[in-house]
Amino acid sequence: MSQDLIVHNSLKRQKEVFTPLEKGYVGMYVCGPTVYSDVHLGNCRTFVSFDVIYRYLLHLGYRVRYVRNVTDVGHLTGDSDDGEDKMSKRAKLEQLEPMEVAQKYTIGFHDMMRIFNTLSPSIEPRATGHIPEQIEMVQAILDNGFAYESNGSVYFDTLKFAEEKGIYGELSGRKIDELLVESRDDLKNQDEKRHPADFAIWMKASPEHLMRWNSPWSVGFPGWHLECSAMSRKYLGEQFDIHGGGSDLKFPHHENEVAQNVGACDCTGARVWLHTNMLLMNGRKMSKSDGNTVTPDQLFTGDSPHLSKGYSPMAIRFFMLQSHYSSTLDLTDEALLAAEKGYKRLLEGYDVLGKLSGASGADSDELDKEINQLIDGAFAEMNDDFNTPKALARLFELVSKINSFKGGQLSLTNISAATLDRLQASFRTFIFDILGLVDEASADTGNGDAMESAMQLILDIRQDARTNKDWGTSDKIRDALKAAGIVVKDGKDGAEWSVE
RNA sequence: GGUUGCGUGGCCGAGUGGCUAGGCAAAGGUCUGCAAAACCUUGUACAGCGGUUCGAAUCCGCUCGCAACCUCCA
Repeated sequence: MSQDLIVHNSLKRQKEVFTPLEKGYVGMYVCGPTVYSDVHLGNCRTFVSFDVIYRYLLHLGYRVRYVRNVTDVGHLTGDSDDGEDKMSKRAKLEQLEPMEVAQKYTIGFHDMMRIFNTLSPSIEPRATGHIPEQIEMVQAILDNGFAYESNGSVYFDTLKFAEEKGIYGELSGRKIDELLVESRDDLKNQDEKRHPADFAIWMKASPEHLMRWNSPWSVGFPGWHLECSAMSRKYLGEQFDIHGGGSDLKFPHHENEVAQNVGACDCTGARVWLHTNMLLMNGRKMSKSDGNTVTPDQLFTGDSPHLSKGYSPMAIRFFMLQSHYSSTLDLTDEALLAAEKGYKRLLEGYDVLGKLSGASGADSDELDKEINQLIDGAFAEMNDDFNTPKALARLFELVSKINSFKGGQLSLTNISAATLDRLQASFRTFIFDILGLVDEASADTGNGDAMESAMQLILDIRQDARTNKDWGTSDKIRDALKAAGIVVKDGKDGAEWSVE
């Protein structure tokens, strides 16, 4: 397998070797959330996917500047561009300042990202904090002749841009003449626009509009694709390595972003585009209107007709990692149950591995080679477009080996000390650094030492009972612990316990 | 309606022109006082119908189903 990092570039619809513009450095921009309501579970999947991508780039030794924006202005509610700004509409309903709403949901979003153990981006720019940059960009696009002013609003001249640059539709696979045909019915309410495919880059604010800024054209607010163009350019440059986001953003958001970049500075922005796929539930799209949806919190508590119980954040993160980021993922209660068990098996395997010692074999041994190949394989799978499900498959094969060492089916005398060291180090790196999982079971026990000694005492008493063939006492202890959520596991070398 | 993608064993989910994905569940076995855990073994899955090929689940066509986008959306 290749040592190069291969990525699927959705701009070209094929895999390619990833080569950063500047050796050793990676600039990555990911479209962040719009903070006018609680985080959607699908958002979480996207950001967990990019978290793993970020972590893996770091693992490879790149210095990564990871920029993920917070959209707190600019999205319109209506079908036409004279609808209200989403932020202000919600603000009126709740009698709050728009920025108060943004703040509330930004904090909620950050909390959720922390719960899923995602690393913070290097920069998390807000659209409202970059109004001057956006105004400058509008001006540049106007100066270059790819936009026009109409009643104080400024629209991107998609038709002209498409004709002169010939790249409009490249990312999303759309053809400009198809856009013409499609939009023919929508010509009503489009009086300010010359063409339905044109889109606002600056909107004149209606009198009741709360969020507004001065500009050369009107008191208004920036168009809804502009922030990402302006902020990615500001923090990552006119050309940068990776731009990511959900596949639902491909068109028009990302397509228009590219158009704005080229229109402003004749620079295309990102060289590689990564798109993550949608999270489904019970095979259908999540939809609030027909009740086919769960919130992250419902997932944790189990308070939903779709769930038999609650699931821990790490079980859910593991569930997400078991599919490829570019595939749709079907969330079902049964699948979560399976993922939860798999997650536990993986981490218990890691625990067992940490306690192994005494490897004394030769590295020429077949088993030694097999283990090294599995480790190499796991990393190779990550190199192939961040294939976490395949990497996990290799890790599970290693878990079987690890458990076999413990159970005596395999012997540590058949692998070298160096290989055992490597196995332990690789597992740690993979599970915690790359996949970003957390060992919830050991974290839960809290004051570990006290619990550990108490449990040791109980297990000693039980062992005495067993030695005396006092099965009644032995089973009573086991059953009582089980009822308390502690599982006793009898092994070759005495009993062990774990929190269920 | 248009564009794009998907449809894999009981469930989730990788992958691929001929060689075991993996997890969960199920069955049998080993171990155990009994269980649990662990280990071993077991599933001729690739939506349907045609075609290309020595050989296709993997390539092509059609049909059906699902999803995304075309309107804010991760």
